[in-house]
Parts: sequence; C-alpha cells; structure tokens
Amino acid sequence: MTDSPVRVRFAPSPTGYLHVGGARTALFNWLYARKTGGTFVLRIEDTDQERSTDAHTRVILEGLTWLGINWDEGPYFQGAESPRHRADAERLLASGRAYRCFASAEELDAERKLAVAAGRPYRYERARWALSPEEEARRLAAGDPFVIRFAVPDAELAWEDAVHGRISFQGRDLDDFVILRSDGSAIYNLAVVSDDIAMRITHVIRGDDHVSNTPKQIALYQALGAALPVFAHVPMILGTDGKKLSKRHGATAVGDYQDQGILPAAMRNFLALLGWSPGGDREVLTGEELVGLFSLEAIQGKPAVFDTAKLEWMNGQYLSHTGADELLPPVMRQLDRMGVGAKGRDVRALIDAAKARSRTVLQLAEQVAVRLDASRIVLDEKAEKLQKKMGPAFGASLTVAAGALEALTPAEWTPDRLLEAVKHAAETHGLKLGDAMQPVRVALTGGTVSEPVNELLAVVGRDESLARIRAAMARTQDAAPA
RNA sequence: GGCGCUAUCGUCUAGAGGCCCAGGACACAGCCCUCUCAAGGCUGGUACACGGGUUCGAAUCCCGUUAGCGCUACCA
Repeated sequence: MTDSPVRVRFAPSPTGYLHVGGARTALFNWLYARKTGGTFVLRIEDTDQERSTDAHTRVILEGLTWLGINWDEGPYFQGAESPRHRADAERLLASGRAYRCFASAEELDAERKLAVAAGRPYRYERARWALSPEEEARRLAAGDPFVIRFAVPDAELAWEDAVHGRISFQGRDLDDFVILRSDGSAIYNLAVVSDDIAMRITHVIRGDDHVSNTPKQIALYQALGAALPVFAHVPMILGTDGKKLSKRHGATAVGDYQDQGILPAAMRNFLALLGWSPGGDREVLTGEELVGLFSLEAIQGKPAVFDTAKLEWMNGQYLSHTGADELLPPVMRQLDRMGVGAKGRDVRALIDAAKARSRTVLQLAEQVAVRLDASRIVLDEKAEKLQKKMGPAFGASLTVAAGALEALTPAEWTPDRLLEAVKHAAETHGLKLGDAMQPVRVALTGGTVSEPVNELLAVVGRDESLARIRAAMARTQDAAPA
C-alpha cells in the first residue's frame, strides 16, 4: 500500500465558498503530494443536488489557484460516477454484505421521535425491519421503494491514524447505514469509498469531523475487497471564542482575505502553521521550505484558533520582503477600485516607500494613493493633535521648510539634498529636527507616520510637495484665531 | 444519552522521562535606535486542566475526573 506512488485528493462539496478550513486541508494534501512526489487529485463532491452550484465550484477552484495550490488530476465530478456507485452497492448486495430495507423515511423518523421523546437513544435495529424472503420478494415485485443498507460487521474497526495514532471503534456501536437511496443514488460514505478506490487514493487527508465516518468506510473497503488507504485526520479551525469557525466570526472564506489585501504566500504560510509545526522556532517559510519540512505526523491533534492578528503580522513580513514589481499588480487593482489613477508615475517607487509600514495590500494602496493624489489627504487624529499642540509653530515650521525647499532646483530634489536642506534650515532657525519634519509629514500625507521625510518629499515630487505645504500653510492660517 | 477525538502562556506552538522552577512567535508593556512610524535589538508578565499511579526522576508513560469539540440523517 504505502510503497505504491502517493495519490491524495481534496474533495470539497460545492455548497459554499472555500473555507479557510477547507483551504488548509487542501494545502496539507498538496504539501504531502509535493513532498512525496505524489499526485494531487481534485474531486468535486456535487452529489447534494440541492445545495451544489457551479458558481461555488468556480469560487473554490479560484481560491485554490490563488493560494498556489495546483492539482495534477481533475477536477473530477462525483455526480458523474453514480453508475459505479450503484454497481458497488449491487455487488455488496449480491455478496450479502448489504441488504434491502423497505422501512420508509417517515416510519424511521416517527420511531426516532418516539425514542427521543422517551429520553432513550435511538438505534436502527436490523431485526426490527427484517422481512421474510417471501415478503421481500412480494414487495420487490410490487415495486415498493427501498434503500440498500450496509450490514455493519460486529467486529473491531480500527486504523493507525497518521496524526492521531491508533483509533478504534466497535462495529456494534454503529447502525447499519444507508449506502443507496431509494432513488438509486449513493450516500456519501459509499460514494467516497467507491471513488477513492477507483482513483487509487493512497492517503486520505481530511477534516477531523470525518473520524466517525472512518470505521464505516473501513468496513466498506473490506467488504469491497480493497486495500485501506492511510487516514490522516486534521483538527478543526476554531474562532477566537473557541467555537468552530463560522460566519459569525467574520471573514472565513479565502476570498475574504484576498479582498482584505492578504498576499497568497502569507496566507499559505499562515495556514500551514495552523495545526502543523516544522519543529524548532521557524515561522516564516518559503513554499519550498514548507514542502521540504512537511510531515503528516507533525500535525497537531487538537483544534487551533484562527488568529487574524498573527495573519496580518505574517502578511506584513511578506509585504516588506516582496519586491515592488510583484506588488504592483495587486496594488494597481486596488487603486483602480479606489478610483485613483497613476498619472504616469512609477507606482513601484511609491510601493517601495510605503510597503514596510503596511500590513495589508489595502493599507499599502491607501498610502500609495495619498502620495499620488492630494485630495486623499485627511488629517488623522494624531496629526490634528500635533497641529493643535504646536499652535503657530506649526505654520512657522512649514514656512521655514518651504523656503528651504523652494531654493532647490528640480535636479537637486534628491533624498540626500533634501535632508541636507531641511537640516540646515532647522539649524539656522533654531528648530529641532523633529519640529521641522513633522509638520511637513502632516502636510504631505495627513498623518504623523511615514517613511523618512526627505524620502517622502522625493517620492511625492517637487511641485506637488511644495503645493501641499502651501496648502497646509493656508489651512493653518485659516484655522488660526484672528 | 452513546461513540470518538483533544487537553503547555490570551493565541499559534517547541517539547518524543532527566538538557525545562518549560523555549520561540503573535499580541501587550517598557527601553534602545530614530525627524515620526514600521523594521530591528533588549527587557518584562502570563502556561504544563485536575486527581491518582509507574519511576531514583514526568509537561512527557498509565488510569480516572473535568472541560471543549466532532459524529450519531434516504447531508457531505
């Protein structure tokens, strides 16, 4: 089994967007495939006709692609495999491992309700619904609807889980579950096993919520005469309140993070570290390192809380270390959305100026926009406070700065010369460097935080910088009491 | 209720019997650097759920308790 080439699969059902939990499961499968030189198969489990949509399928594929998770085979659609599912059910029926059950859903529901009302656990009893051969033949001939149930063996159903170690269930604790509906379509557990066998899947890496399906599936593999794959059940992802991550917790879809300006590489790195650790103190890892270090056994057995603050920190790390060329497309897209044109400027220089102080592409684009377009300047709280605190000195500083800067020719408008000029002006007027710089920063950006002021001036440009300083001077004069 | 999984700082985790009166990262506080902030550096607080064993020795092994989570459908 384990000596045959590794084949793993990610099998989402297209009934919603690509959840971060699903994305992480996909990532683990992908990492394992890449690590072992195996094959990563994508299978869409669209057998729930009611809830599955093509739009969801598309979003899932886009999400995976965005994360850089590429698949080697597929996407296959489970719905197309129903003839094989049915054939497998028939085989089980023929071999006596499964049987027809004529109990209707209504009858069963009624019994269940009764049991619950009486406060006792409900169990499906095989004997309770058993029919004599004659009776079964009669109802079959009459065309009565029936489902096919799997006769769960009274035996231990155990496996060596790659993340949890040995897990064991007793067959007698499991009900005879339905494998084929009365309309002839397969139920999940049969469909999955049938597909995984047909696709020669060697390692089933999936969410923890499938642990209790596994004994049923193992019994099915055995009854179908197929070798068992290795199972690896990865724990759930929780919200900050310790509950399973859901819409209530805000962003849960991969697309949400894309919209918030998270870089795919950062998202991938963060997701990989959620429930898995390479050991030691490593945090920021390249895709290659992730692949090289990955192992199923190092996956954590307990659920992990999704910490947005750490994601953003991680994203900031990537933002700082990613070149402007690479950041240009997402920033341009965002500027576009904001309705800000590049005006023939080299946006890459602006990206380099602002990326170290941004945690998301959104923040970065906002900073680029301010440097591009004066109309986006809005005094923030700290800037207001500074201006108030400095009083007339604020305007005076600007006047000093303007004087020194105007003396510079366009050719002299370089970071070095700018720093020199401002320093000199500050000295001659007895100003502290900070008192000379901060008002300029506020005039140029509306905030008290930015790259060094001389670099800011250089990147905004001579005419534009001077215009912004003059505008700020005018503004402070208006605000000053008569 | 039954069955199963899990249990180290607020969060992500390192730790596979002595190296641990528990290490790193995020977050938080302070300091340094500095025109501001970020980055970087330094410092600080906070954790082995509880109770029994086993052992010369337990965060690490065993049992129990408690808690959280999952499953318990003609959903996937």
